[in-house]
Amino acid sequence: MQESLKSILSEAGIEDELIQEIQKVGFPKTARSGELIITPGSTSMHMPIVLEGLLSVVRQDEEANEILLYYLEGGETCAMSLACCIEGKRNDFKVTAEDNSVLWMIPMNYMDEWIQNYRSFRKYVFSSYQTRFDELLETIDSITFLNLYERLYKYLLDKKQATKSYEINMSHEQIAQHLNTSRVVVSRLLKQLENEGKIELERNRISIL
Amino acid sequence: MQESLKSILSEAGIEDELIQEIQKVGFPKTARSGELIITPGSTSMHMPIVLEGLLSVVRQDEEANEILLYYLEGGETCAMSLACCIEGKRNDFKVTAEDNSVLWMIPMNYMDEWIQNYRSFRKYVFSSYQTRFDELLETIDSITFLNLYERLYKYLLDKKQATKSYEINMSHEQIAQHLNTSRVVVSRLLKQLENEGKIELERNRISIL
DNA sequence: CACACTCTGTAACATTAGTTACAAACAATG
DNA sequence: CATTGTTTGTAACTAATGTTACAGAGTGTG
Repeated sequence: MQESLKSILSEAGIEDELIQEIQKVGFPKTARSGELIITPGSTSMHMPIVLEGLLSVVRQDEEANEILLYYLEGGETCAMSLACCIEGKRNDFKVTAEDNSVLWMIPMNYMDEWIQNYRSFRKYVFSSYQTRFDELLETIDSITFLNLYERLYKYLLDKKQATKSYEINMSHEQIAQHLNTSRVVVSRLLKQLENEGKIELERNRISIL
Repeated sequence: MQESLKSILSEAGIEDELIQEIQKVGFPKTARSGELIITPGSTSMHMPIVLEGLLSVVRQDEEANEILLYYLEGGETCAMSLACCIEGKRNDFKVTAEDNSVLWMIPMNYMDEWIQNYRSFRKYVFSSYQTRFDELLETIDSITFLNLYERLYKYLLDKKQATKSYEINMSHEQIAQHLNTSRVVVSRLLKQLENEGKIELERNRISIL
């Protein structure tokens, strides 16, 4: 675990000195596939770095309708929690482990100091902000400019990308929630995708061809 | 103009020393209502601070469909252009003056130094990032969880808020573009809002009641 | 294997949003 | 004030998405 943390940070250009500090003050956290990691309304005091696995970040409204914003894959971090913490704001997200996952949690109070002292860490944090921002934009693009058929297909391809697997183990109901639509609609469109030879359907599994 | 810049920055907690530097290395830029300030594909080397007026930030797809992401009001800045610049990325936005506006343009190359040396500037930049991010989330919420009738009404109220005026001087066509729908649909729903006593319609003008 | 539960397929229908077409009102200009 | 271009209103229609209802297939458990 320490190894994977080290290689992720060093890949990001962080110097050994800071890596050691991150190892010292942080701690690991594991989550089983399906486990809820952050609930809306909570306030977290840590910035998580994903060492292994896959997290989904989902937005919810008052009536518990949902939409998937983006995934956090191995090696990625979510600097967004920074501001959420600095400004004492509440979390507006639901973060779920889509897979058995390992995180490295860094207490927030070191952030400002590191941002000040390490150019590499500044870059790391800003780059994380920017990546999240770009992903939100892509989500907006999908919702706005694609119809549901296209969005669904893109969803499957993105999931394939994120899990590096051609097999998606989800029920239609779960997919419908990520897209904020109904199960019936998803089933209908999935069947269409199958008829067009783009996917293959089984119970709790979709294979991308 | 220098006065308004100074009061904005000092309001944001920036110390006099840095304010003076910002005044020294930046320069003003004016834009008439309707003027295009940033086009998709361009690369800007400046971070703009809005001194007066109102900017709209719009997302476009390949077929020139559009959707309004958020407004930049007087006193606000767009630190997003930071990363856009650091990473040499292209701009994916269209920024338009919704009103006669005055901006203060700061060359990017000072950013890193200021972020390193001034805690206040760090806060300012991060807070800008966070505000933009929150606004994107609100946009996603609207698109995802509201129907067009509700979105349109919210659009009008937001515009009222941004311009601090109960009169909106836009054609139905312009509104339709911001919402990525068609003029006919907007006219239909506006008429409905009028019938329900929420607004009053005239040519090129909507009054919010 | 009997039972309960979850998941998927499909039909029929309702609602929302998008499109096409056209007429009338309004504004600007020579 | 005649002409042209823009804006708005409205009807009629199409397409996309959402809803309800139900049946059958698959899975897990005692």
